[in-house]
Amino acid sequence: MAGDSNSEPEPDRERPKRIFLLDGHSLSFRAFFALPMSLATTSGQVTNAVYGFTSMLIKLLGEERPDLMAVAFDKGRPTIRLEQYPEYKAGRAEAPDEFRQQLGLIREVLETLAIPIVEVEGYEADDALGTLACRAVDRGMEAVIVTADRDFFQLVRPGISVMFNRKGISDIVRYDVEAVTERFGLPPEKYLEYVALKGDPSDNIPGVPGVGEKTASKLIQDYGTVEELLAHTEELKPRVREGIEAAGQDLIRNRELARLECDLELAIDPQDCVMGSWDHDALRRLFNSLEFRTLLERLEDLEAATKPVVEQATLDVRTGTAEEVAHVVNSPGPKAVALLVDEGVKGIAVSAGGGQAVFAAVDALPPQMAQWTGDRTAPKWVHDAKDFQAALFAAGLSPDGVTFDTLLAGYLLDPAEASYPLAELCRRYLGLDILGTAEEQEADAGQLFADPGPGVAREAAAVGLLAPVLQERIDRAGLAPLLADVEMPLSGVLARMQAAGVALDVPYLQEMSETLGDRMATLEHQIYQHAGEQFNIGSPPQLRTILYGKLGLTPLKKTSKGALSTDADVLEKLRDHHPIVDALLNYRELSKLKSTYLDALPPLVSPRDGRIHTTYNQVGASTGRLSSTNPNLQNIPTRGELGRQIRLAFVPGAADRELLVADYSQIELRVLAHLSGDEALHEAFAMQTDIHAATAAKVFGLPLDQVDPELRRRAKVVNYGLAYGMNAYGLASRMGIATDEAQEFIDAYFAGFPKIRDFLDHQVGQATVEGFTSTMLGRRRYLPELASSNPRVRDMGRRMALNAPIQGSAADILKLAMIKVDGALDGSPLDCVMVLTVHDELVFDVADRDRPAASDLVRAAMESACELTVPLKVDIGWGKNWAEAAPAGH
DNA sequence: CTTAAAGCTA
DNA sequence: ACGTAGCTTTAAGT
Repeated sequence: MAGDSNSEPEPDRERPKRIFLLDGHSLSFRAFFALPMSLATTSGQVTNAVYGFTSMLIKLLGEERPDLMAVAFDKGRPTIRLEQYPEYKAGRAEAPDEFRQQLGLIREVLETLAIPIVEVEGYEADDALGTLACRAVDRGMEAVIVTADRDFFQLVRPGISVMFNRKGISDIVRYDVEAVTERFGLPPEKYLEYVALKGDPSDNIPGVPGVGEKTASKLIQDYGTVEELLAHTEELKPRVREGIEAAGQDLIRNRELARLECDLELAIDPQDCVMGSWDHDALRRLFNSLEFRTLLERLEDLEAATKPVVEQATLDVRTGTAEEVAHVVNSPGPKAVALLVDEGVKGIAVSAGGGQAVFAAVDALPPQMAQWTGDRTAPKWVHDAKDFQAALFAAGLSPDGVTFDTLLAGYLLDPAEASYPLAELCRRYLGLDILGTAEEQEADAGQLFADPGPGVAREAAAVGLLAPVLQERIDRAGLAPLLADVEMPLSGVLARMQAAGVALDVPYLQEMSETLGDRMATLEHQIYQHAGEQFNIGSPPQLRTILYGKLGLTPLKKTSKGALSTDADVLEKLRDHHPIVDALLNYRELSKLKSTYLDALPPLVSPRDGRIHTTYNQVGASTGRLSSTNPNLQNIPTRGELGRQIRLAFVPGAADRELLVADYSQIELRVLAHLSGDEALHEAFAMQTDIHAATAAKVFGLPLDQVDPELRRRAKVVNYGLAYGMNAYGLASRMGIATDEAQEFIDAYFAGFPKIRDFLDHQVGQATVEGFTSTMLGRRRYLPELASSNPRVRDMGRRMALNAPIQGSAADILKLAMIKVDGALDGSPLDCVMVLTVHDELVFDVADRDRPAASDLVRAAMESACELTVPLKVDIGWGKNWAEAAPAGH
């Protein structure tokens, strides 16, 4: 075959095997300095180097899928080089104790992962790696050296590349021949000549004074070798010449010191560098003892990804009779189910797994199937449990036994996604395009009206395949209790709340709309008079021209896109400069309230029950909060007289009922106290006093009774702002003070509550290392922003990392409370219906006779929803409308 | 149909 | 370069 260059490549020719050779010492040393020493086990063992090294290793395993691998370590003193040059690596500070302690742990990790370790007495790891790399090429393999040491650039050639860890633990650049040539202006075989001139401070090899990167590269480009350069020093510029001649033969010694040995006697050959199989028990024990939860999870995800998650790549769906669907339903085991809903349940598809599903069109669910949907002991898997249950509620049924929701699982696994279409989840977690491409889906949707059955059946079949895979991921991430005990039960609670709706006084809103309309007409006329012309007040560009062009007012702020802002903040400051401004502010306020609430809400009232039914989105907020749409009932005005008037329209369902409003008092600050363990904040809460006043007293060093309302207001801004990463600049503009004055407040605040700063710093550190933040219930939020090279993006990530655990834990608590209240009401005879949820507040529609009992039940359930180290306090109010029922002080 | 600017909530 | 998390409205450009 040799020489027969015309022959076709053999069809079964294997691609060359790739061996990854890791420089254990340099990588772990780099990790040690890249990660904070606060990364330690609860027993105090510092683990930053182990963590960083292991994290790099796992990333490599996942992204590169090496065929072979070895990790080299130094052993003993580098005798050979010390004989040549006693000063070799002299002056290098002894590695810190905290680092050396971790080397043993790193070996333990490697041994447990069954990755070969290489070391040779008297030589450095570098030489062993060089030898392995050269032999690997001889054996027809490709070698990749992973290191934080520049010396390895000398080895780069066809078949050998270097993955160089520039800084941190994730900034890794790959150098092949081309990349080295590009970077140093020299091919890799000239790298040693270059280093000889430039020196290597880390090995205590001096360079030529006055010769830096650029000159060294240029000289080698011109002369090729150190010897040639020394032979022609007379051609050099005087300053360079002086340095080169003074260095003389030392340059040759320098070069040889940096040269890596490639023919050591090694106990292991590249082809023996196989990765063995893992002892999973040992692995779990080790990673648990190191408290590497996330790394263990990444490792297990990695292993899961290597084997196909499901066998079949296609779905097997068909349309059949209701009897056939009932037959599947009656077989043992959990069922994936999907409904066809079009003003009632018009079809049902069920899958018992295996990618198979059968669909039947129905007028209404037959009794047997209706019974099954409400059978708590019959496990049902769905995509979007709230929607599924809402459809059944609407059909007059009481769904139960919904045990898994692929939508909620997808959300918990990564709550920052914009949406969780089933097809996308299948692609991501099954690696299969089983629901077709976006185009095919669109084509499918076009046929939906003619024959929607196949689409619904495919949904059921896909859920059947996806659910077990997602459950495994959920288990590994420690999210199983959050899914099973919080989000799943909550979906039913929310479905019932949506169905219940809240009563609205429509005639009142319409009357108010007319009143506001009249006032707007007057203001509109005044504005045109002041402007001297008619224009569209609702158009920011037109308003800009009037204010900053025609009327010559001073622009005070720009929008994010650079246009001159006309927002309320700016107008407020311009109020005294022109009478048009006051009219504009008033007009804006009325216009906003009229269009968004007064006019938008009445058409959304259901003709069936006269109530308004929002849709809660359980997967819409990346912190774990709920959101509300169509309409959004979580941003109904509350401030000002007009806000109060709008809330008057939210009423109980009948004359003999009232609204109960129960809200958590300062829940986010209580969560912060709990999570941070700050004693001063605990004390402030234990005193049962006004927390913002107490903060003011603490920060300004005054007795509580000397805190005036202005100091309290400032403390409140600080309380909320700083916890979320507000800086002195932001605080200053918000409080209307100078930036350095704001900085003094910040310093005083953190001095008064020292553990809050520790806690917040720890959140950012944790999120940077692990990639996500966690709430009290283990809800995650991934923050890739923290790894961005863009400082602005990174800073955004930092503020998200500060906020997410606090906002998210408060959301956890409210969700627990909703489930608890719902459960308690379910087992009670009270006529009390949960109708609204607004982040820290629940609203109930209650029969008059049950008012005292409802107060007690709701308060008890909410205050005991979760055990914190500070009390959870609930304020309760009653009223004939939402405004009247608002508890004082909220 | 999407984006920007504005403004409403916790 | 601007506390976090949302949703909806209008105007204006695609």
